[in-house]
Amino acid sequence: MQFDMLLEEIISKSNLHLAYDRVVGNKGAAGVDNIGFSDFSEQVQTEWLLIKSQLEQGKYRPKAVKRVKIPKSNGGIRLLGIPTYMDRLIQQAISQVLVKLYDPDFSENSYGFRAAKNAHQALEKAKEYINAGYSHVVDLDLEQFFDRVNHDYLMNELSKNIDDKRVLKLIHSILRADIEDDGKLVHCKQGVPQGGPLSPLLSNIILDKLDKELERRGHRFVRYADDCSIYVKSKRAGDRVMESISAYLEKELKLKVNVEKSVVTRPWLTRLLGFTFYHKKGSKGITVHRKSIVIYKDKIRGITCRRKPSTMEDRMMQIRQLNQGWGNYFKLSDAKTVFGELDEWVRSRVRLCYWVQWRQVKTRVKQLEKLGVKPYQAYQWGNTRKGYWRTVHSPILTRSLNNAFLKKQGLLSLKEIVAPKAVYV
DNA sequence: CTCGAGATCAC
RNA sequence: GUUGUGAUCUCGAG
Repeated sequence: MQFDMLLEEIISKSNLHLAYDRVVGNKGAAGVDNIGFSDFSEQVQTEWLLIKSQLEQGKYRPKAVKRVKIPKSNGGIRLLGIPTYMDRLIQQAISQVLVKLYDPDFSENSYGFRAAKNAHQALEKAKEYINAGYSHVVDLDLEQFFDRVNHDYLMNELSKNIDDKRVLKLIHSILRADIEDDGKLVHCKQGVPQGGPLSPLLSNIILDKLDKELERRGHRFVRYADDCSIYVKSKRAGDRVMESISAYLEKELKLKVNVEKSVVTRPWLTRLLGFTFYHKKGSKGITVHRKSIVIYKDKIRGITCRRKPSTMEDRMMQIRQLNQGWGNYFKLSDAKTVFGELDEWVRSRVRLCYWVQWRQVKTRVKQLEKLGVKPYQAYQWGNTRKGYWRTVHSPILTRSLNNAFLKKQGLLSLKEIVAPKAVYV
């Protein structure tokens, strides 16, 4: 499986067309040349022939990547390297061809960045291992994996399968592209740019070596990008594996293992792909990690924030949209009780939100006065402004806020999304 | 099946 | 302002 004409396949019309559609379709931010998706077609028309000939002669040099820092959910900072649209097009074109070459040979236990593979399959596999008695887990954490990839090692690996020297040279120049940070150019000596379309594939090409080594040693493991969990039967075996695999990674793959974050523990103490494992009264399963629930609650709090002026319909729409997104995610969980509690929590937030709609409360009060009912308690709550919704018990007001009302507003509950009724067509 | 708009997650 | 790959869902157009 060696291709002499790899470059020709990369810059073939059909391949480039696919790559172009993808890159423009993403509508991502512009690179250092400030050419965004609206200007890109023009740039392609004027410059492509020149760039194509440069590629064919192996003379093309990518532009610098734009350094962007984004906060991570755990408080850290993620460094992105954003190539220009043209470089993204080229990388995407390379990626599409190399995936066909490499992906079929990747390990069964590798689930990240791969077509037709997802986190749920990884979790199912992990559950299988745990149920088979592999009750300890070696959690390997690689230190800033993307930023520390060894160029020489990677190029050496690639040259084993790729014969076309121009392609190798092109990839090497992509790896070495300068980084523009605050207007200053920095040379890149190691790492793959996080944000380049080719980077995920390159990461899998490197870590496939780890997969093959683990398989050779007969380990049960699951890998999702740089997140690798090995399942063993005892703490002692785990310590031994941790020791030898760390040594292998540093010596062979030139990668550093984060000793503080790499541990050997029990499955229910780990966080794998946003989930964790539980075993209560003999029943075992997968459930969403506490952190994820906190994130979801924060999102709901944001929508039902009292300070933010927003109509009820608008909030309902936002919650509905959020719920159908999270519903999918929660579907992967085995735990049933979590949703009920979470759903009731959301509904109470919505009720609270409704109460704070001053106009609506006032008009309701007027309606009630017309009917001859004295909405004493509702009025009092409105004046004090700091009541929990439950402190108000005016029967007429609360009746309109029950579940039927929420349903009429179109707010599907989490439970309904996670376990929808069967629909017969 | 393929594209659009929106959303969620993993890394 | 925030890139990328992969997965998923809702709606819409063919």
